[in-house]
Amino acid sequence: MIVKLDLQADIPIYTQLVNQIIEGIASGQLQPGEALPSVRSLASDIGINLHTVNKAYTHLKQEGFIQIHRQKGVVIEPDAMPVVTESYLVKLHEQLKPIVAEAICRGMQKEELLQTIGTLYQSIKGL
Amino acid sequence: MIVKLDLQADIPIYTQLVNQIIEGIASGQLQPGEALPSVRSLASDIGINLHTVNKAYTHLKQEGFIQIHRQKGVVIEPDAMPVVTESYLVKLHEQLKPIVAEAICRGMQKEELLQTIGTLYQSIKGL
Amino acid sequence: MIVKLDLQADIPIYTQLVNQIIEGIASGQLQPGEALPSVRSLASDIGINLHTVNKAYTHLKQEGFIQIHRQKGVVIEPDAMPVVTESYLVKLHEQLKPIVAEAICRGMQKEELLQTIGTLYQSIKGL
Amino acid sequence: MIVKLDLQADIPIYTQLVNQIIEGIASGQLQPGEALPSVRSLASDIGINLHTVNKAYTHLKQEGFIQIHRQKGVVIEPDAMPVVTESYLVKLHEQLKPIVAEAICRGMQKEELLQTIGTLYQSIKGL
DNA sequence: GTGGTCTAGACCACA
DNA sequence: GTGGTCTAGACCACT
Repeated sequence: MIVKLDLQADIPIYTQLVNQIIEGIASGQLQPGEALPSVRSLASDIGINLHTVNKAYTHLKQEGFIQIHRQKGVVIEPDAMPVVTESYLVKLHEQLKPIVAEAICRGMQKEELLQTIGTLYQSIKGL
Repeated sequence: MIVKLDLQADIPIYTQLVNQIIEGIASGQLQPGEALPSVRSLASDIGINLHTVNKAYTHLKQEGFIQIHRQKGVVIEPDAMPVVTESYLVKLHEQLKPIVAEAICRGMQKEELLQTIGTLYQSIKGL
Repeated sequence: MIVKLDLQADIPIYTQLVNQIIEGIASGQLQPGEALPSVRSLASDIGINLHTVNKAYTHLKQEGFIQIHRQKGVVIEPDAMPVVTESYLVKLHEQLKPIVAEAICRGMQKEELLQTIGTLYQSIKGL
Repeated sequence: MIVKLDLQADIPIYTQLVNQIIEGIASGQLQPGEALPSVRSLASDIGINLHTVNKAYTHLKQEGFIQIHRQKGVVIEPDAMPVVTESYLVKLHEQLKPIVAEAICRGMQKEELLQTIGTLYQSIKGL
């Protein structure tokens, strides 16, 4: 998988990396059980510090998307991906609320917004 | 309008304030042309720093949601709200992408996600 | 509160710090709502790196024992301490199992063990 | 005896193996004088590295739970199991302290904790 | 002045 | 060779 980072963006690099990997899983480019590069090799590949990669991996582990085997490396969670929990839905609402509110302010119709998101959903999943 | 801030969230306070005001506009609680409290009074009302309110107002002005007049105070943009521009759509995509990707990873179906967002859209607009 | 760390022990420093703070809360030396030292001041006080303190604080935050206010500092969780959940009981069992097993191997009677722990419980709480 | 290892836990594999064997002794599944599998056979049985098993056995020997004879193999200490020494009690206290402290923070009553441990004691011994 | 992030370089336990 | 930990020093956003 190709990782694209914007080192100038105001989004932390480790967050961008987390997002990229989640998108990779969503699109099927990263399959459950598949190995991820070691912190060192990925860090040198994309030209960032190994601690930054480490922070991203640790975050993904805590969220349940990957497993970190102490001395063997990192793999995509092979068994059960995280599911839709109550607390996730709360988080999802909080994330979406300001985005939807701004769309409303800009006069975006409900169908327009839903279609945009539907298209996005397909384009991610369909890779 | 009542402003609710979470001082311990990892979202900057000024961003929360910006979001609250945008939601207020989206819900119709804040009407175009309506006056907003002065920086000082709002700051003391919700118990935060002057600079924080100032930063939020400045941000909203740059986005085109409010007007700031030296002596007359702050009003919701009375004429033309920002609209759906090309650059806005790009930003919208970037914001939504990681959210949608995580929803896919967690096994959320497209219809499920769209319905969640549709409901959210109505609940904001319908206030 | 006085913090005692063993820099030579095989327990990570940040873990020792986490434990010390939890013991401080358990003993009542640290009261809910009370402020903790800033990462920098605590780090220099006990002569360790600020990142190590940061890691300890972040861990305590994730466990729900403290709140980290972005620019204001760190306080003991003022509202609701973490409670006894199902997953906590599982973790507790896993932690205790090898300890109890060794005690059995060494011929420690059940009453002997329980009394030791009961005394320990009191000595922590009674500070 | 069946050995259960969690390769993704943050507890070293050799430590898990040590714990399992101690629990086996505590439960009576492993009797004093009983032979343990050779390093090689155990390693291949549970699919881990030779060195890992070796490290676990060496650790158990140092603690006095097993004897290692060059050609004859490994046996559970037939004569005198380790007993409750002063230094063991110190170690026990250090291990239990953070666990008990967290239980107190979570509002666990003394009786509740003691009963949990009492039950655990029986369940290990009663196997 | 606060915590958040990133970089750089080092040592260690583990396998 | 792997991840885990610690140190050191720097810049930034926020208040």
